[in-house]
Amino acid sequence: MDQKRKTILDARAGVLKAMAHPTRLFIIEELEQAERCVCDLTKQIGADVSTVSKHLSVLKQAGIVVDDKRGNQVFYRLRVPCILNFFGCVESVLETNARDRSELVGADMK
Amino acid sequence: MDQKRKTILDARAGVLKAMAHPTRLFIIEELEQAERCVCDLTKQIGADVSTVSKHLSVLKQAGIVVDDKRGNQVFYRLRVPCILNFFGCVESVLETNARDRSELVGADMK
DNA sequence: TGGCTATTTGGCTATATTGCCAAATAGATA
DNA sequence: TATCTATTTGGCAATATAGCCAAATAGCCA
Repeated sequence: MDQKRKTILDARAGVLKAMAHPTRLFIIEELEQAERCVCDLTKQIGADVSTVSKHLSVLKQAGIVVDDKRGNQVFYRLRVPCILNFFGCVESVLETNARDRSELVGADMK
Repeated sequence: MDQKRKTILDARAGVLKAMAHPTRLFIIEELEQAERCVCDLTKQIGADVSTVSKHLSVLKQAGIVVDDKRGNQVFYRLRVPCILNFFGCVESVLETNARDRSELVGADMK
């Protein structure tokens, strides 16, 4: 694995890592609908505000969201519109997982 | 966030988490070309075999790859063909990151 | 200014991940 | 069987992540 390829893969892994948490996926889906302030997301998620704020900063750090302070609230929105299409393939992994599991029901264990 | 949605997001996050490591992304890209045995991947990656084996087991656990033992070698291949299209959006995040950074060069710091 | 709301940051603990080595396992073959 | 190669597993240390509380910061408004 040469250095150039390593750099590219590190960068990609960084984006995936930022997305790889259920709360952050929730935030991404919510922001696909519309921008949201931290307080609204916090209510929906039901965790401590500081926890939600830290998840948002992970997403921001990765370049997935941007923030916009208006008054004493901070609104977040997706920076890249495609981010949710992105899940077609994740879903197909999950569907394949489910299918394979169901095929095992009643089947001989090898 | 209701329980059903939580379950879905946990599952998706699991797949993303499995992908979110440079070595595992490397493996995924290699397997897009063709199946590979652990020994070949290990040579390319340049880490300990046990490390590579553990990365492969993470991918397998997540349903991203399947293995096939033939003789005393184990060959891995992608289970879901779309897995690499998947990166169009990751790339656009990274390109946007790069563009935004370059716009800052020489710009006033706010 | 003082008090209120919204948000971020620091600090802590608990838990998870990574990567190495050593040992175990499995197949091939002399 | 003994030995070789390929792979996985167990165990460990270093590092990273998650989530809470408390404190700091920032804007609004009386």
